[in-house]
Amino acid sequence: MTETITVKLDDPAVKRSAQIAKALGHPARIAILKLLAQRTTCFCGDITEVLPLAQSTVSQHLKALKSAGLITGDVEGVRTCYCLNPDGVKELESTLSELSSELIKTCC
Amino acid sequence: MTETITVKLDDPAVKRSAQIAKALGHPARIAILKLLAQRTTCFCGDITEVLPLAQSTVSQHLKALKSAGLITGDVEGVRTCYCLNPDGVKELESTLSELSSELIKTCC
DNA sequence: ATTTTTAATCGTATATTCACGATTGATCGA
DNA sequence: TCGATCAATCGTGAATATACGATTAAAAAT
Repeated sequence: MTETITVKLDDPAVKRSAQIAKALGHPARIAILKLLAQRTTCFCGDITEVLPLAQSTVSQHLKALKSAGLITGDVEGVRTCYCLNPDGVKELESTLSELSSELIKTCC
Repeated sequence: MTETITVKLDDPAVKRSAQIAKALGHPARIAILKLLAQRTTCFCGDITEVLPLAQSTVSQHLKALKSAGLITGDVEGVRTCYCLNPDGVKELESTLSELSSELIKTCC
């Protein structure tokens, strides 16, 4: 029995890994995540202060991180409090460590 | 002594993490890496056969993975033998697991 | 009631990504 | 030598990403 291997690119796990990786695929977004890890919680303005980017640009990156499930954003009056999303971070951890161990196993 | 925190986006480690993540940020490229892990070694044509993508598109993705240091490509006559790059994969492993443990530590 | 503050969104410009077919250049086989 | 094979590259089009300033809407402070 010969198996015809065909990789389906719409495999949910593969798609999810790619989505998470894509969200990490910009220095500003990694910096934001690290910042949130340091401060636990941040307003958009705090982040803008620290990064060499315009407020609207930071807002865009926050949106990207949020839609990938890596952070949460709770509106507190006129501000929005951003925070690492534990579930998302755990998923990041498990997904990418699974991938890398799968790869590392057979490295030529 | 008040420390003025400013995150530099050109921090080499951050940039490298982002570069690696970006390379993983497409389902096709993750699929290619998994494939190389299964087969240890692959010609471009092998990959094209298995993915629902044109040869030129696969070649583009391979180029992206190669320039991120995740795979190698050795020309063997008319073919090119692609292979996981152990150093790159190790870097992937260490970089991203470091990041996720840094994030997971302080998750609110 | 008015002004200020905050962050999202809009509009825009430029750059990059992703996909394809066609072409090229190199190598291999006949 | 000639034709076939393979993969990189070119050219292209469409979609996304990245950045910015300006505007908006909501809430807070005056």
